[in-house]
This record gives sequence, structure tokens and C-alpha cells, in this order.
Amino acid sequence: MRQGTGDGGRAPAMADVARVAGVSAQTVSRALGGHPNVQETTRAKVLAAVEQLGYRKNTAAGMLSSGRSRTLGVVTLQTGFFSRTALTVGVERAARAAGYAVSTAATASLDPAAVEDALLRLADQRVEGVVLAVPLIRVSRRIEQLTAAVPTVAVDGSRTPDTEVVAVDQSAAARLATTHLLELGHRTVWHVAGPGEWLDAASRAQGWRDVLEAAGADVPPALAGDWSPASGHRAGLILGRIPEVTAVFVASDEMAFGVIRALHDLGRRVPEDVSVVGVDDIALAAYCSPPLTTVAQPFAEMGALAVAHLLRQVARPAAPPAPVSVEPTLVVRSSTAAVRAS
Amino acid sequence: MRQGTGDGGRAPAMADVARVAGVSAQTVSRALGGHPNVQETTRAKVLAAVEQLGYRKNTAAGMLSSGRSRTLGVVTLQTGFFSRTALTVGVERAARAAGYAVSTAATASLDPAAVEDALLRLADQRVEGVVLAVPLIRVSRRIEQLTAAVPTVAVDGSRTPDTEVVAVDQSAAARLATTHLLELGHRTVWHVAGPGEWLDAASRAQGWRDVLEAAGADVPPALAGDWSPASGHRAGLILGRIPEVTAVFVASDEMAFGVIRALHDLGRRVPEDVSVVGVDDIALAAYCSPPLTTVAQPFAEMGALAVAHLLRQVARPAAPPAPVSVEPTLVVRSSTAAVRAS
DNA sequence: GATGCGCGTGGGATCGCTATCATCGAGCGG
DNA sequence: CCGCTCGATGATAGCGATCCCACGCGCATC
Repeated sequence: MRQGTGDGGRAPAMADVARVAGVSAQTVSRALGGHPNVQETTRAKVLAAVEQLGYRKNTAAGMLSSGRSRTLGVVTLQTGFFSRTALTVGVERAARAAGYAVSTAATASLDPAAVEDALLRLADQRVEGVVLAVPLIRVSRRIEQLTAAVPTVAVDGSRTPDTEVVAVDQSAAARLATTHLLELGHRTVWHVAGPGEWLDAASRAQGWRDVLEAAGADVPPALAGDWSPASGHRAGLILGRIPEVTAVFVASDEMAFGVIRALHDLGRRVPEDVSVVGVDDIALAAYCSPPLTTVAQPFAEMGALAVAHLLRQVARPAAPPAPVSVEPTLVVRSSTAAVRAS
Repeated sequence: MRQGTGDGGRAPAMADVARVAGVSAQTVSRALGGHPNVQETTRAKVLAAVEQLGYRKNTAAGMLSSGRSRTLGVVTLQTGFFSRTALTVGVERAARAAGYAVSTAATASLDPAAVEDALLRLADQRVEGVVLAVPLIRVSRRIEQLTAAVPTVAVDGSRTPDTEVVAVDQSAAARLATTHLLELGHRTVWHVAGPGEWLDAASRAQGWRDVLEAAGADVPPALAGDWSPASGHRAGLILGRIPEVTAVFVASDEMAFGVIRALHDLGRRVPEDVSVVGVDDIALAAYCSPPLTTVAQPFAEMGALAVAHLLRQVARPAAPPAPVSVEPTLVVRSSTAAVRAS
């Protein structure tokens, strides 16, 4: 009747299970740990005792004893950005499937000290691998040490000397968007970029510039936002006042809607007067007005890929870092249109 | 020169710090644990040794020894819903401020078995409190046991016998929205609800119905969505074909934009022909077209409040459960307009 | 028939910390 | 000046799992 939870007695330990099953604690450990050399009948007895007592392994004890935590860490930004959430979901799913727990450490800023702090919190938990889902502006000596001490995968293109990289090719995303706009007949394409410190933002700007230059088009100055719809709106208020602006590539969907709203406020229609392309393909992209042409990024897959790399590295620490690039895809909706023959 | 990380030697333990500081391990423990009865000079010596060795406490060992984890758990849905992300951020910030770590357990569905699994994962980590951020459809016997075993706060209005509740008054949110529409002169208000299993959705539907009945207005049948923009779009395609629909209260912003898109597809203008109100006040609400009138919910504050309750309960287990209700606020934008005198 | 090997099992020792109790000196009223 | 309390520190015993080693057994080998 003593069920583990409920009465006052402390939770059952492995020794209790051993007693009930009529074996040693050692055998219980092996049976539960999936070791090969345990007789099937013994394992069954152990499992029955576990069931009866409602026994659950004490992870702290296991960790202390074995030194292994079977936990992966994620360093992420303390924001509701769609991309980060989507990625974390992918990481968690993949990790759980591999029998690993996931511990996330959110950092409030990209400041090296804040990132160090997040890494330290993960280190305290003795995570066996880390997914770095923040764009590192500056890599401090301390960050290098911390990422060198444990297998680490960066998912945003930033890297430290000992970091593997699994990232969407942001430059390719930008080229996809810019090329699409040029093919629609636009003379050139303007750009609303993300914050300068984000590598994603820089790569997108670079891809955009490359395509324009290759096509012999003018390269207008890029405006910078902070990923927020409000910053997109501010940029849009500027672009909307420039008559020759007919095509804009915006570095994120949320900013893109801000841009569209501003254009609308200024009486310029999308896509009739100005075509707009975003990046991310958030759920709302297809349902706001107008439905947004955008570049989709496979965040969940990236999370899964990052975990796969991590586990490979955990299993075989000698494995050499091999950057992996995931391809984005263009989703054409109604915010882009061919230039009218005027 | 041996810095903890870096060379092959194992990480420094408390005994190493003790040796360097010239005191006993026990004193190191006390100094680091913030105990009162430690001389200031001794504490300084210990801190210096810690700094020199790059020592960090082994949380697993501490947990095993003391039985306390200084960790709070969050049970959440494995989705990118804005509300859940925002809430988790609030929880994390508040917990960290109180010196607690946060461990999240995502569940893929609302199925009791899946929720049990998430709770078990948290129990395995010996969390000292749990924030239940999932709307419980059905509370299994097992869930009751698990939530009774540890202080628990539900943040969505669902509850088990031993659960405290910190929730936004969803019924009030619905009344705010519905009243706003009636005051604009609409004869009645239609409703696109969330999934039937969600208590939030049910409360919003109830509040909507209450206001209509109190005003002596017709209560049209409610349509149900699944929170996704796509489901809002489907509902909108139905509502848009009914000529007498002039006002719609939608249970979430994302669905609201789906509804607006559908109305637009059918040639009905928002707000000229139909007024629409959403719930949540997501970042995009102000920047899509038209800017959405919506009911804002203070998610981050709720997270902080939940943590406060939890910590109070951890400190004083006898404290009686006291449901707390947080008030939502109406944000009027351009998706609602007075009925034209026709 | 002794040797050796592999398998299934049990018996400590151990991980790093905290709780508990013991100790030792300083301050103080009687 | 004694015994008392109280504050600061040290020694010891766990917490609950895993690791390494030893042990007994059956079977193939020479």
C-alpha cells in the first residue's frame, strides 16, 4: 500500500526495489539500465517490483555516481521570437527520442557576460552537449573555454573555435528572395536588415547585395531594424516616401508586416506599387493582408539536426567538426507582383 | 595553473577549495551557502580559493545530499503559441531572481497520459514546485497524485484538488470585447471559439454569451477553431457568407487574422462591413492590416505571479490555496468600427 | 579431469555535497 | 574564578545510484 507518493515515508530507493525483487541493488541497476547480461526472468522480477513500489530512479544520484547527466543544454534568447521557439521544439523532440533531457538557459542579451552566465548554468548541470541558439556578437575567452569543454553546436552561423555549425544558409535565403524580385522585373531591390550584431542579419544583407551586384543593379543603402514589427514600420515610413522603391526584401516576416503597414499608411499599395518579401514563414504569413511572400526556414529540422550532431560527438568525441548547411525555400504569396508595364 | 576546465584533471571539488583556503570542507559549504555563522575573514578566504580554482558547486551532489533541488518546473505545450512562450519567460525571470532554476517539460498533447509523463519528468528532477501551463481536459487519478505531492500552480484556470490558480479572467476578457462591439451599435456579436477542450476557450465563450444575454441580444451559434490562423480562415469563410454578420469576437489574434483574411477574400471589408476583435495582443496585432482591436493579457506578469505563489507555498506548505485573477485590458485599434447608419 | 572462459550476480567503494553532532575558545553573570 | 551559553569551526555519516572486482556456475577445450 505504500506507493511512494502519498504517505509520509520517503520515496523508494533502489535498495527497496532490490529487497522486494529478491535480488541485489546492483542487479536492479543493471536491469533498469538495459544492460545485456541480465537474465530475462530476473529483469521481469525487477520490473514487477518497480511497478509495485512506484519506483523512479533518482537522477541526481545517478548523475553524481556516473558523472553522466543524459541532458542536453540549449542557450537561447529570452524572447518570443518565432525562430527560437520553433527550434527549441525541434531540439526537445529529437533529444527526448534519444533518451536525453533538455535544459534551456535563456539569456536576456547577447552580451558576452550574459551568454557566459547561461553557459555556466548549463555547465553546472553537467550537460553533455550544448546547442548554441544565440548569435554571438563577441566571443569572450571565457565562452571559448566553456564551449571547448563540452560538445557544442551553433545553429545560427556564429562559431567559436570548437563549435560545430548547423545553420540555414541565410545568404541563400536572401538570394532566393532578391532573385525572385528581380525576375519580376524590378529594377533593383531595397533591404530592411536585422540588427547589425546578428550574423543572420549580416548574411542576409550580404546575399542580397551579391545578387544585385551580379545582376548589375544599383545597390541602395540598407535600413536596419531590430526584428520587431515596430522597427519595420519605421523603415517602411522611410521607404514609402521614396518614389522609385518598388521592391523590398525584409529580413523577417514580422518586420515585413510593419513595412507593409507603413506603406499602406502612406497610400502605397502592396503588391501593386511595392512588392515585399520576408523571411521565416511564420504561421500568420499566409493569413495577414496581403499574404506574405517569404523564405521558409526549417527550424524544427535544424533542431533535430543539431541534436543528431551533438549525440554523434558525444559518442565519438574525436569526430571532426563539419559545418552543415540547410537550404531555405521560397514561398510565393500575394505580396509580390510583376512590375506593371508603365 | 589547473583551472578546472582545460586540463585532463577532474573538476575541483569542495575539498580542493577547502585545502586551498586552509579550512574544512564544511566551512566552505557554509560560506558558499550563505550561512550566518561564518567569520567574514574566513568567507573571504573561501571566496578567493573558489575564484582561483574556478570552482562551481556540483548541483547533483547538493541535491542528493540535501534533498532540495532549488528548481521549479513548468509543464507546457510543445507549440509556438505566443501565450505559452510569453508566460515561460515571465516564470523564468522571476524564478531566477529568487535563486531558482527552471526546468520545462513540454507535452505534445493534452492527453492525460502525456501530461502525466511531463509531470513525471519533473518529479524525477525533484522540482520543488510546478507551474501547470496546460489546460487540463481531463484530470487523471495519477495527475492528482503528482500535483498533490508538490506545490502546484495552474495558470490557465484548470485545476486539480490541490492546485492553486493564477489566471487571467478569460470571461472578463470576453465581456470586454463583446461589450465594446455592442457599444459600437452592432445588433449582436458572433464568436469564433478555441478548441472545446480548452478551459480558456470555454470561459471566453461563456463571457461572450453572458453579455449578449444581459443585453437582450440574439446569441448566434459559435464556430470552433483550433487557435491556428487556418482554422480562423475556415470560420471566416462561413461567417462572411452570412449577410447579417457585422461583428465577430474571435478567441485569439491568430485566428482573428484568419477570419479577416477570409472576409477579405469574400469581398467584405473590415471594419467597414464587419468589425473583428481578437484576444492576446501579439506583437503583430498592431501592424497587420487592419491593426487589430484585441484584449491584451499580461502573460509575463502572470508567470511572475505564479512563481511568487509557488515560493510562498514552498516556504510555508500550510498556506491555503487562494485563486488569483488577473485583469485583461482592451486595446482598441482599427478592426472595429461603429455600425453605419444605413 | 583440470583449465579456462563467459555469463549472471553480489559486495564494497565511491561520486561531492550537506546534516548532525562534537569541539573549542571567548564572553559573562554569580 | 567557575560554569554557562553562544558563536565559529571541524569530523563523521549518510544521500542513492554506478563502478570495479570477485565469485560461482556451466560448458567447451586439451
